[in-house]
Amino acid sequence: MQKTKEILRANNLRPTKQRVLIGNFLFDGVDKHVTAESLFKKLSNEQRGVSLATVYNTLHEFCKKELLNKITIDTDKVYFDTNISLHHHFFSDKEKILLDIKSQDVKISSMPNAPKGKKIKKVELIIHLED
Amino acid sequence: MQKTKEILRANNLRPTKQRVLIGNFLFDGVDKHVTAESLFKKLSNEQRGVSLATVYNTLHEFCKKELLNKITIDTDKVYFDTNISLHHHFFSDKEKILLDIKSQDVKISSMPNAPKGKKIKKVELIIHLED
DNA sequence: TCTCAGTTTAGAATAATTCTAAAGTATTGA
DNA sequence: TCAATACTTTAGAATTATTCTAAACTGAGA
Repeated sequence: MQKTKEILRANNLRPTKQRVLIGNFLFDGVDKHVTAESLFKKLSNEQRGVSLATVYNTLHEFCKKELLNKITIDTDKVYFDTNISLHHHFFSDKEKILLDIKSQDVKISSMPNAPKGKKIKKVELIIHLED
Repeated sequence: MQKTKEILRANNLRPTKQRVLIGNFLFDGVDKHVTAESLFKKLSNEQRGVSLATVYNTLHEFCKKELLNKITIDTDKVYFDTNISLHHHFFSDKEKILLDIKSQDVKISSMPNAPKGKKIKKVELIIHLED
């Protein structure tokens, strides 16, 4: 898995052991939603773990480089989505589970203008679920 | 302002001093976005304050009775919206300011079905702003 | 007025996240 | 190859919104 190192280099991030380990998991081609805690636990199973602080640092760096999508949907935890293409989410408030919505399943046909002096950075549609 | 007491009674909430004080501010007819902290500070200026714990309790009770709309948009703080009609929001991530979007300014013309066994509870559209 | 379930409260507890500062490591230029 | 240096990692402390706890208080009905 050389790919992670290339991604890191391309983004001016030194390919440290920890970043490569995290990147290999996150960028394996399978879309995932992780939290700092879930990722930390996942990696603790590996022989050489990564500290929680580094998990936080790395997730934030990856976000800054737009390798991850930060989803603030729940006040308890921040979720990070490896699917960085335009799409929306279901969220089960009870189970606290995020599900992707395929972009073609949502069509927003009318949108307001941004308030004066501001630009639209991101449009986030969240469909909250219950049983 | 007898109205608050009526609202409280209609919702099986005892009209205590604290709830009336909070209700008088929140339900004065002007749409507002508050946080527990902002409401707490606001009320501290009144002669007889309300404890922070009561602010939290009351906001949650009002939410449960659907007198307020809870908005989880920011991991730092929960916002409560006195506008409980269907509408969406702008959010300035930097300034952490919420702005209402008039419901007629957004049209969602296509929506996915809820996953099996789930129902759609709430659809939340958040437009993140930057300068 | 008396009683009691419902309410308020101060302060402790919780938990995700950020901070700090010291030790470790990748990279560069010689 | 090696030293110098800037970037990283880390443990543990700090921070902070929120929840919890248990004791005191109060509104409403009898």
